[in-house]
Amino acid sequence: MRTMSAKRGAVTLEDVAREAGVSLATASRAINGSARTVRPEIRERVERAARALNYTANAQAQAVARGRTNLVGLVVQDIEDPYFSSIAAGAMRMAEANGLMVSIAGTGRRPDKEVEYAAAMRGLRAAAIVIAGSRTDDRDALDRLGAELDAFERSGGRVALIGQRRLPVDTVVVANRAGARDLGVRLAGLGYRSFGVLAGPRDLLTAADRLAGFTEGLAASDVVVPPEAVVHGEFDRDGGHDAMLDLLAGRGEVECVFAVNDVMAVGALAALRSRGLERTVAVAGFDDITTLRDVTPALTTVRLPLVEIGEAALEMVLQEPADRPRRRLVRGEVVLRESTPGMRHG
Amino acid sequence: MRTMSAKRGAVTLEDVAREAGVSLATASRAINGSARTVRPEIRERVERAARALNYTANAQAQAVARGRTNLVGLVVQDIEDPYFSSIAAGAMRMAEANGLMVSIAGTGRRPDKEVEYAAAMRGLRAAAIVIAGSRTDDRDALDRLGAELDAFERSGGRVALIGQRRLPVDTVVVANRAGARDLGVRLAGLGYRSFGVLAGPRDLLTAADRLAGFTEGLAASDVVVPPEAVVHGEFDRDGGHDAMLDLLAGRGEVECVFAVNDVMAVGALAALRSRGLERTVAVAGFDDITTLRDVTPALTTVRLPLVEIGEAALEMVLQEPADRPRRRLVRGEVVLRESTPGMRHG
DNA sequence: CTCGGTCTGGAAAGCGCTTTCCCATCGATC
DNA sequence: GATCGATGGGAAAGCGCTTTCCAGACCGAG
Repeated sequence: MRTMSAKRGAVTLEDVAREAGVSLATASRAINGSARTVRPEIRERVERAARALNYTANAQAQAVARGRTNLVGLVVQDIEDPYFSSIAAGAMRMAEANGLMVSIAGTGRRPDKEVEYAAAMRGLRAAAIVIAGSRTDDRDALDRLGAELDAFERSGGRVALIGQRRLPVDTVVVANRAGARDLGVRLAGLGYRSFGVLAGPRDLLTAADRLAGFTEGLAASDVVVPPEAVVHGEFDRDGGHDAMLDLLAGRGEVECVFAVNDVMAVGALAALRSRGLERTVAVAGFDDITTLRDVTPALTTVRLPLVEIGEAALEMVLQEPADRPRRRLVRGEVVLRESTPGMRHG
Repeated sequence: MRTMSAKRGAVTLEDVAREAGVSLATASRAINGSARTVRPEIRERVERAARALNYTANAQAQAVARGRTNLVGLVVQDIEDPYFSSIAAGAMRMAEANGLMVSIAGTGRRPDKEVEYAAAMRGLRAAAIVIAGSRTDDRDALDRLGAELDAFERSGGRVALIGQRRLPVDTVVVANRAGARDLGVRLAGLGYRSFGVLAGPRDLLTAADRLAGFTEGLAASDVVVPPEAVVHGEFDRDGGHDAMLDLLAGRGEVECVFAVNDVMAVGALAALRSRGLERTVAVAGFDDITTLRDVTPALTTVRLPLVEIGEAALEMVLQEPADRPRRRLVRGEVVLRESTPGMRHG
């Protein structure tokens, strides 16, 4: 015979209090925790009533009464992209371990969406917001995002970015440039001298950093990538595929191709395969996406600890804000595999 | 000179009302929508004030006042698994198109977590909850989930499941069995007669259905899979890899192996490659994971429209509840590729 | 003019909680 | 035996909104 406050259809704390024969205040203290203690016998009575009525506290009401929530917003570009889903997995794991809920939004690479979603999170009074996404060099969009994040922090929320250090907030900085530089050094060390780069979108900072780092790494061995061997395109599989074909059409004779991420590298491999060149032209990627570790030939790449990056970002927002934005640097590690067997010197 | 209700640090509707020189009620009607109209001139004044103060409505407070939220909970097993991240992408897209926020949780295949999260969603008074995850045959866990979902629906929320029709709620039913049956028929048609199956975990319904369907399909051509050629293991890449090695150790002579999902199939391919058998033993998977479309040899599989499945589930919860649970059947389509070139009859 | 009706703004009553007061009780203290 | 400090229960005041309900203004009809 469960008495429900028929109006809304959900069991409220008042129902529980009535059932247990105590006041609202006592019920609240017994069930949802408080500094104040409650006599064990009464606590037990309340808990039993709650169980009998299958009560669950209205988190919204708690949030509005307490002035804070246990929600953290995570913004990624595309959850289908394994790069982001790994980061999300790390963030979610860390969130769960700390009793937080994660709300995820995908921006589909539209910077405005980031701002929009950050505003929504401010509306939800989220405890924190984590934004994983390559910044573009669109100064306007960046300013708007900065303003919104500022408002978010002023209203008591915590913010962390994943990617590059572009705004004065806590950031997990991914050493794209250094990783790509290392890769360039190693590939030059394998004897390659003629390179192409599938460089991704021009305005994507991550892509630009990787390109820059790579050419630096090669420069250490006096290898230069001629401008016409740098092909821009989309940041995804098809972008890699098409850019590879473009490159082949332009200058057929490169020994090694660097795609600025693994997904593009796989597209490039497919393109090479369609031309029968998969064992002729070496290919390297970036990220070391788990799902792609079994492609053939196994992909040389720069391993990024994506799950840890997600965890690290969440750790940052769990900490009290520092007076100055924190930076946490994450480096990648070059992994040489079959896709770059090295030049037999001739 | 922005006056803020200093206490909480966030701009409230009251601040806006004061700034605009109107009542709280009017401000609410002007900004956050209402059946009632507001004189355009006043509305404009309120909107300007809101903009000046950079006001964002407290969604929690709105939720508690209105008695509903625009939050939908999505439960997946592992967001890193491309199967689930594609479903999530579809669900998120559809949610965004309808002004809903998505909160995602990963269960890591622990059925209890599903219940726990559903309860949390009830606490958040989420508008809906979508659960994507292979049910296990654990009757107890299923009952608990059923009870919780029931409570959730009674409190006014909507529920949809993705997978198999196991509970009396709206469900996007994935035709695992039929898809696997079709695959069996086609593979038998290619001339294979001796099969192995990498069958995944024993208690996972999805895996069991696919196994059952596959053997049915083969049976149509009077091919039987001997029990010792069915190897159980984990549902992931390593599970496929290890199961393949086990199978090879047990009975080396199978012509074709069916792994109950693509990720396992890739693991199996890796295992075969390590034995130099990648062109000797045919391999088929299930799902047609996007990221895996470029593995070599290209994988024969059953294509599942994962993104659409996610969208469909969200569509279901957007509709008014029907008197009887809805079912929406999604079939897979066999895609034959190089990994099953067919037997040259000898 | 007066009367019902339509607009539109404001006061106030919620929504379901938490938390501050207030007060009764009780054992310990002098 | 009066006093004091804990202890723990309840009433009520919020939290930031939405949504009644009420009242004044304005309109055309009679």
